[in-house]
Amino acid sequence: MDFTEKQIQIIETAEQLFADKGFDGTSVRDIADEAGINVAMISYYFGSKEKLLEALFELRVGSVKIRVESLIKDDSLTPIEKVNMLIDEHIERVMQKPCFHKIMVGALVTNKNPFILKAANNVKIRNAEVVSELIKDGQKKGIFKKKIDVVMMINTMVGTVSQTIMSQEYYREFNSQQNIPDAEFMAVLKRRLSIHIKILFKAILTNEA
Amino acid sequence: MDFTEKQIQIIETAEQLFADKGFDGTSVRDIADEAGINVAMISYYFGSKEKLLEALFELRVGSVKIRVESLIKDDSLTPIEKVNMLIDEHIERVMQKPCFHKIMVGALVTNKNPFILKAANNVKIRNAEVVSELIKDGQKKGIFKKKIDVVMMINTMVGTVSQTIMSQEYYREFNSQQNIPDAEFMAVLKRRLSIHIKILFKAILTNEA
DNA sequence: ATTTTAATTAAACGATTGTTTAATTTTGTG
DNA sequence: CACAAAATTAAACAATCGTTTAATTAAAAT
Repeated sequence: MDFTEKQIQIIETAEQLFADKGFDGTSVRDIADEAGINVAMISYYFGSKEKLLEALFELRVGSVKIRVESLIKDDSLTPIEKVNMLIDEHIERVMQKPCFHKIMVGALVTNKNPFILKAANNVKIRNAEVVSELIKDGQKKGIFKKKIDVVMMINTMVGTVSQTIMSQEYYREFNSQQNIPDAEFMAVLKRRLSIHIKILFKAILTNEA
Repeated sequence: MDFTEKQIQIIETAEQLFADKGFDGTSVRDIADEAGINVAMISYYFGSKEKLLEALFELRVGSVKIRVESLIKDDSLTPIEKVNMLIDEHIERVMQKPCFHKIMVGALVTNKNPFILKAANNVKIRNAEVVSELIKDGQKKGIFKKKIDVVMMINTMVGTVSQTIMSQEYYREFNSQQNIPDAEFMAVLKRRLSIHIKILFKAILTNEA
């Protein structure tokens, strides 16, 4: 499905509001007011509020580049380098669309919508498969350990990023960086997240210190 | 604040429903029906739906034992042992009250209620302080590294547990353990989580492999 | 037993919810 | 321009929301 400019504008307005106040906490009139359109337009374009949420997921997870898959076959990179790229890609993706990320978490907490559950699961399954292959390759080359809990590993990556984004204000306060500008702080956060998770993964995957 | 048996019954009914359908997705009539009481009783006992949520947080985070703090001073344990106990305590706490955990995550995604934001932050600050002290002790003894990002470390613990609990069905499927009973699977999950995070923390904290 | 307090109820409150309708305006096409 | 299709509007829809009211029952106190 491809959306018109107007539809995308509505979807992105809804995205902001859903992230701010939750799906059930946002009324269609909130969205209409914020987007500067009539309430009826939401039903007109998407059918229902629920379908609008699904459209958001279609727009966001549908556009996830599978740049990763080609990356696996690249023999000029070591398995560790590939894993590191995967980590950075994930951090980048979440920090690029923090609102959608919040909605995703919120939607998974109360997993009532099967469409969204499936969409989120598909992303996860694809991730796990890519990582699995990558790990098998590293194991074959004798670089990685034999016993690795792939899902736990992914949970750590996803969970750490998620937790860091959601409690970033707290992180800011604790490290007393309230004075520096937003964009700069986000850059700091991104760099630290990257370093941190790479250390973790290296410890899980390899035998060296 | 201490609650009567009836109040606790209502709170715990609400807890289940909030976890299932979200705060905004649950109506006071849903709660009243499920608890077998009249709708008016919720306003009568708690004042409002919002206050009921706050009462839930009071009940749950108010009862968090600060058993940990005394643990720090115990000289019969090594710093690593103490950290490991902290990890297990956190896993235990989350898995003991999975519904409340879900509500907490959901409430933090849309942090509109300042009371809850404060409650959650207090828990986190206390945790961070305890961990900080613990790490300083380990550093003094020359067991831990010099540069450690405490907040990142906690984010990994909290995030990994959170992510694992929330996507446990997926974990079950991926490791093809659909046949084993619920309780047994939870025990497996708990053990794996414990081992996994302990490995991560050891890698962050110490210099050995 | 009588009075006071607390607990519980059904009903109603106005506000807001998501969605639909029917009329109107805008746009595109021949 | 004329006509058809699409877009947009205000208004109304029934349903549900959280909360309050006033009446009634149960429990406690005198």
